[in-house]
Amino acid sequence: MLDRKFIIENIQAVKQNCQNRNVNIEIDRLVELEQRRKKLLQEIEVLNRKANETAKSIGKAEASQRQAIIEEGRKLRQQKEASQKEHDRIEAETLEIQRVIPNMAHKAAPIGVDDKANLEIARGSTERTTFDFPVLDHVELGEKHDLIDFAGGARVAGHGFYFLKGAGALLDMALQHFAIQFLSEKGFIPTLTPDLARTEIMNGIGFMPRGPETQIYSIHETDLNLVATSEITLGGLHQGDVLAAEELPLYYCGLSHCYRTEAGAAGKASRGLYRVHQFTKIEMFAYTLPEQSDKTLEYLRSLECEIFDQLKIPYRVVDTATGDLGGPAYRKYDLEAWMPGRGEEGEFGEVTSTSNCTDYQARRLNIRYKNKGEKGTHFVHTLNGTAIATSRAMIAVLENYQQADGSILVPDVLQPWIGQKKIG
RNA sequence: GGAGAGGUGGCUGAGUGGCCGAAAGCACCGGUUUGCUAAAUCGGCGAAGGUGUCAUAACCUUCCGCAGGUUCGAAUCCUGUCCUCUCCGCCA
Repeated sequence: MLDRKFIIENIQAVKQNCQNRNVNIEIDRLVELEQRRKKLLQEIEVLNRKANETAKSIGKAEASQRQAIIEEGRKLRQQKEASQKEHDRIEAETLEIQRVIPNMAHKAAPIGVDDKANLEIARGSTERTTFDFPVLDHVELGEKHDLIDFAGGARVAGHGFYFLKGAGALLDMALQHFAIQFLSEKGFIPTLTPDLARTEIMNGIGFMPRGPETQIYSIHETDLNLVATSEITLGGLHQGDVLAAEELPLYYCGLSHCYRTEAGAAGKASRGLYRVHQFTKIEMFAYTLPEQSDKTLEYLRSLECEIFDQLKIPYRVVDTATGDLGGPAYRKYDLEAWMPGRGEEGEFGEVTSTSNCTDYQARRLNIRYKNKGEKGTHFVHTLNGTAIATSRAMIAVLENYQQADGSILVPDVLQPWIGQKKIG
């Protein structure tokens, strides 16, 4: 959520930003409403003050006078209520508009209406593998070595679910271990988070569980929803808190299962593990001071690169275009790993995503910080980034590490967790 | 899941309709005094948002888990909700 004052003072910039992000929002309406609201608020405060004074005087007044003063107080309250009601109505409408305005985008973010405008800015240190044999995709590899059982998953929970078996299960957990150890050595706090969260928290992070076209599974007759990422729980962790400036930046590394309905994704249906309803993800989440967040985004990206460099998986880094940014993001980088079995002759596929959400989420969740000895508080900045989403990372590992004899080598850094050098 | 108790300022804790933004103690800050790893004594001391000022000052609003309601007036009464504790049940 953008600051209202900021919107009013930067109408043109906000409008331009909406256009760049390919969303249509009635900024003018918001401005007009806010002006009316402010005027009403002043009226209300005057009436309220008078009513308070009147109420206070009753206790001290003589019995004979009381009835008249009570009458006076009642009248003032009624007047106030009328104005208040109008104010609240305007406030609600304003907030509705304000909440859907996306975050401002970073000046350097490529401008464009969709992902076609995304800009490749770097490559990983691992060269793209060349194969002198017909490559299999991860579905075929999984079947060959009995690693992934999609039919079983469908039988139990429907399309989009799967069982990981044998070395497939071990590989998934090895990826988790690897990412958690990597990050905890960097000072991130390893965290196991709830897999469910209240609607209020989901909204604060920028997911709309009960809205149309939601990606979120909700639990019937409760206020709980299955999380789509531990970004939700790690961001919700400090809802309403006032953090001390000196404890920032605060780095968490969260492990959760992630559940996504993928509603409306039918057209983009992908084979195998690429787009599934449940996967496991190690997520980085940072709370920072405003002046730290630009640098922190680069830091999170560098960690993602390091992880995939250590896994020796070829990838490219993409600077996300304005139209492809999620609402809360100010700037976003994706890592796209080379997936040799994807498409006709291999394609890059998104494996991580890191965003600087500046104070957009913090404002919704009311997460602030305080400088020691200073009065007042400020909103923190929040950032998130994928360390490893196991399903997609697994695609990259299986497909890049396949050998001519049909076996699959295990990346060096994962071997300690799996206890074998190759699969099959 | 059932029954009960409770959520008050940095902490402990009093407060059942107006004199309560809230006693008292601890902690903290400042003064005095005696002196030496502290005691006595006096004074000060909640937060957020806003108006205002060069800056102070001053002022306003809101806040006793959270959200509503009753009332001229709510920490106090009512409803809902979240959380904590105790007992019972169930259980990895």
